[in-house]
Amino acid sequence: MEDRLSKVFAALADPLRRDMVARLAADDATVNELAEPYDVSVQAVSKHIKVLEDAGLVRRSRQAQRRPVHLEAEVFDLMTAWIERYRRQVEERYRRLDDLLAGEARSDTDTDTEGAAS
Amino acid sequence: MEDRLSKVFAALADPLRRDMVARLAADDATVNELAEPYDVSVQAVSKHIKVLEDAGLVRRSRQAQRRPVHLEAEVFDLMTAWIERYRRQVEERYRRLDDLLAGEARSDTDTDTEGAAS
DNA sequence: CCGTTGTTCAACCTCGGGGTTGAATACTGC
DNA sequence: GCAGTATTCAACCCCGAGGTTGAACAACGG
Repeated sequence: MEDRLSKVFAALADPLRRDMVARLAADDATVNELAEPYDVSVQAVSKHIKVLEDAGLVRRSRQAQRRPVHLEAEVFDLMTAWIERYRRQVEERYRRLDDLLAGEARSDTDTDTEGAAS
Repeated sequence: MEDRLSKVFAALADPLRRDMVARLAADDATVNELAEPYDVSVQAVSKHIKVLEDAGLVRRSRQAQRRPVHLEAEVFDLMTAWIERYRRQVEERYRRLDDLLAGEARSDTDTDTEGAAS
């Protein structure tokens, strides 16, 4: 599992990590703060954060002996790009299928403009 | 791992499965067709498809003895919704931070310009 | 009816993810 | 320097994911 996208998806496949991301979206937090609501050890949470970090979803800064975790927003773009690409492709397929069916139904009247292909 | 979103992310965490999704976005395909380019067994591919199916990403129809796999586009919406939600939240934070800094900058020059640590 | 093709089921193996606990490390504040 | 706090490292356990092979189960096609 070396590629970035795999790491990102894998990181978000865990509900606990998704919850952390949700909380970090609201504000930065330290490991202990993050661990507090859950009934797992702080070490476990630290590992989770490492997973998120390796995926590029968060960054750990350094501030005294604390290591506040900060959500890195850019990665979302990576996912969105991947998802949207195939979503569009599928929608395109549907559109063409519709066109095909429409064309067969009434062999005339050309459907128009698609546009907006990003 | 019961919840939908976890299944979806986990399903897409595998590069092979993502590749299948990519191919399925272009067109439906059977297990054997899907398995052909890879050097894993057909059984393994069948398992992968099951994972995608359990996540609601694909559907298997029935057509003679073949079981064409069809990509289900709606799930993408689920992911996009999740992602966008937190992306927006983070952007909102940045926006408010900018406002705050702009406001404080006017009062005095004690702002300590963090940031720029990339 | 029987062989062929497409697909899944079953048993098995290995490896890594997520959890634990206990010790080490990195800073702070006195 | 030393106690105290925050975090990570290390070693360990357990289980599920992904791979294999071999057999079973459809559904055609002769």
